[in-house]
Amino acid sequence: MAVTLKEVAERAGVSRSAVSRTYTDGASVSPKTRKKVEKAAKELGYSPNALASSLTTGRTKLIGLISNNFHNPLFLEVFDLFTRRLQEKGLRPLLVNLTDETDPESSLRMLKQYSVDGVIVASSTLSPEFAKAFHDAKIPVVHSFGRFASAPDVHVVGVDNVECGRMAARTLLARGYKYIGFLGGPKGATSTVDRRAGFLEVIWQAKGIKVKESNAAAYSFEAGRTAMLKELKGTHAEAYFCGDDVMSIGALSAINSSGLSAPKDIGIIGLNDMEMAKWENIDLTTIRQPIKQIVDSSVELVMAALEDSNRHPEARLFSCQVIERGTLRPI
Amino acid sequence: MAVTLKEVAERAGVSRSAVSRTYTDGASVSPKTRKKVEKAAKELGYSPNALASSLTTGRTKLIGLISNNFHNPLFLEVFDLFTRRLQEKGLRPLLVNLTDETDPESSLRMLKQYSVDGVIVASSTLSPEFAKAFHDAKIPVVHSFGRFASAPDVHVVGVDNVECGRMAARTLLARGYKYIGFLGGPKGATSTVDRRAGFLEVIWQAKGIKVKESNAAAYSFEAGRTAMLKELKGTHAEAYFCGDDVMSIGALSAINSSGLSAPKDIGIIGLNDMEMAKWENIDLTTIRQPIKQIVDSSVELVMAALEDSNRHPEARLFSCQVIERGTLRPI
DNA sequence: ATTCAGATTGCAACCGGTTGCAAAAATTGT
DNA sequence: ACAATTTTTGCAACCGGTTGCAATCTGAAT
Repeated sequence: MAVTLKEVAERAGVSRSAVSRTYTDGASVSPKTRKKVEKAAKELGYSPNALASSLTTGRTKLIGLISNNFHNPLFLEVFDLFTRRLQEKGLRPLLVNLTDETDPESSLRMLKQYSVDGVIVASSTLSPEFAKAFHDAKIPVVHSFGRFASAPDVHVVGVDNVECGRMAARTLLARGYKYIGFLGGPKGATSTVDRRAGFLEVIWQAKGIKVKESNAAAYSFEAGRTAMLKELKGTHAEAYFCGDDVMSIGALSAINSSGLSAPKDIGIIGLNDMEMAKWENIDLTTIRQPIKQIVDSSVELVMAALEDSNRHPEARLFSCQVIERGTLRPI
Repeated sequence: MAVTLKEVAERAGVSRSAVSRTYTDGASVSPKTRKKVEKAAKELGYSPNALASSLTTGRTKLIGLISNNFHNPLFLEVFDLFTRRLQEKGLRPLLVNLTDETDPESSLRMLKQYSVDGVIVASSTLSPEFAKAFHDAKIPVVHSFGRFASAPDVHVVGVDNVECGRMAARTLLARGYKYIGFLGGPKGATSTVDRRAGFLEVIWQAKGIKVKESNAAAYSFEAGRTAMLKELKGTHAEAYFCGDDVMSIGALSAINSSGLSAPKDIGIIGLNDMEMAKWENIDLTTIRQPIKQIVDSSVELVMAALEDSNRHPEARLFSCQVIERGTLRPI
């Protein structure tokens, strides 16, 4: 069906090796034969079969991009960045949707079958088992948006969620809120756990601050809204640190439909700074995760891990930043 | 590095063919050898190399999933559906981000190099040239969310945008709006052109209705907002059919920040019914595109095209449906 | 026990490339 | 012009599988 090496070789009147070498850089081919080959190739519409070559070179340039975050708009931005970056680097993302998948084995097997060179696990809610499974199978893996650990057993790129929690707390305290709420994401997620830890650490250190906490069932609009509605039924705090932006938007919706408004009646601070956060009708004060840097660094790290497959596991952290908009009262 | 056929064969004390046949269904292997092979395979942790086998079978089960829509939240849903469906069918999506890409050639070449079995072009704004390029290269392709044509030259799955336009117009007329606006997406997009045609067709047929039109620069929040702000500077219509939901949300934001509100001062109807449309703080009346069906049908069609590669190009249309929420006045 | 069809097996060639090696060609120096 | 290098080239084996074919094995029927 497709044009092969051999046909090009015949047409150009050279050996198959000559053709092959024309398309592998660093190989020695005279300008003359290269010309002949390129001419023949063009006439035949030849392009080398990357998969066949991967057989001998052991490199497919395929990167498994795996995630279970297909409902958080932030991840559309993340996918956009990942695909572009990988493409720029000549790598190809093989996308794996892990929603509802609990068994690392089957996805591991699949990615092995396709001999991906490496894997990027992009999720803050995926169990560390997944990344671990790839690591154990000696496939270079980086866990993006994963949990920071001072002695990680796989490469991790992300933010220090504990510090994010602290940052949120300080921001709220600075604005004079005395009764503060932590409206966390799903209890199981490491991101939730860490943010809570940092948040409470700061709050407890402050004097005379009341805290309350609760968790939403997921990092989603509905969950955020539901959780906030429940808060509003009882006595609510003056301001909340919400699990993430999309939850925050849910919470804002709950606030508005209860006839209240932010920041007048309740303050909200989110986390992520996804595109929507700056939409004028949302205007959410939030903590920005530098997703572009995280993505770029993840790609860079996975490439480095490709080179040296027993590179020591490394954690790369990026700092977050409060983005002041309209859902907290001024300082 | 990885365990190969040969090693398993040696360990199991059988020929390489026997091992191979154990993993290709329909092949003849006695239960006894199969047992032996499976035992050896398990002990060695063997899993067949899909890429190597693709060499001889000519099938990679790789499907190019290409899009330029990485900023419209609808497409996160679309990617979710596509990846899941493809996975269910044992196919693997190789994701290609075509944002900023204007030349079909280079992506064509890349997908050829990876010998994808087929390609799904998921976009309503991508020029038909792309799908055409794959078709010409004899790669089965289906254009999802593409333009309907009664004699398409590639497979198309989507909605009849002309009919969507009519539906929007009828909906507005039924609610007694007399001065109606078409706030289209980017002028170049075929979806915009078609929706406009259907919309105006119905409006013109009605008596005593005033129309005005304008276009946003993109199917995006910002573009929708900007376009609506411009409308509000002059004399605006009583209700608008917006290019899509995300534009509608931008328009609503413009309306609110001008101190007006929907549906009291201005009616808005969107298109897509993306998840956000039903968020309580948005509550957008819109026309639902049945994306699940479109996706499933696209996958089914691409698989059929795999079987019979010169299957006659086919257009599959799904009907849309008005989803009544809170941005149009009641009937 | 013999025959025979059907099932199972291994051999060997092939898929589309890459690459070490030795021979051939081109270049350099004298 | 000749030897010593350096570059370029083709051969052939290999990457990890698949598959047509002929040989072998199996079990049922006679």
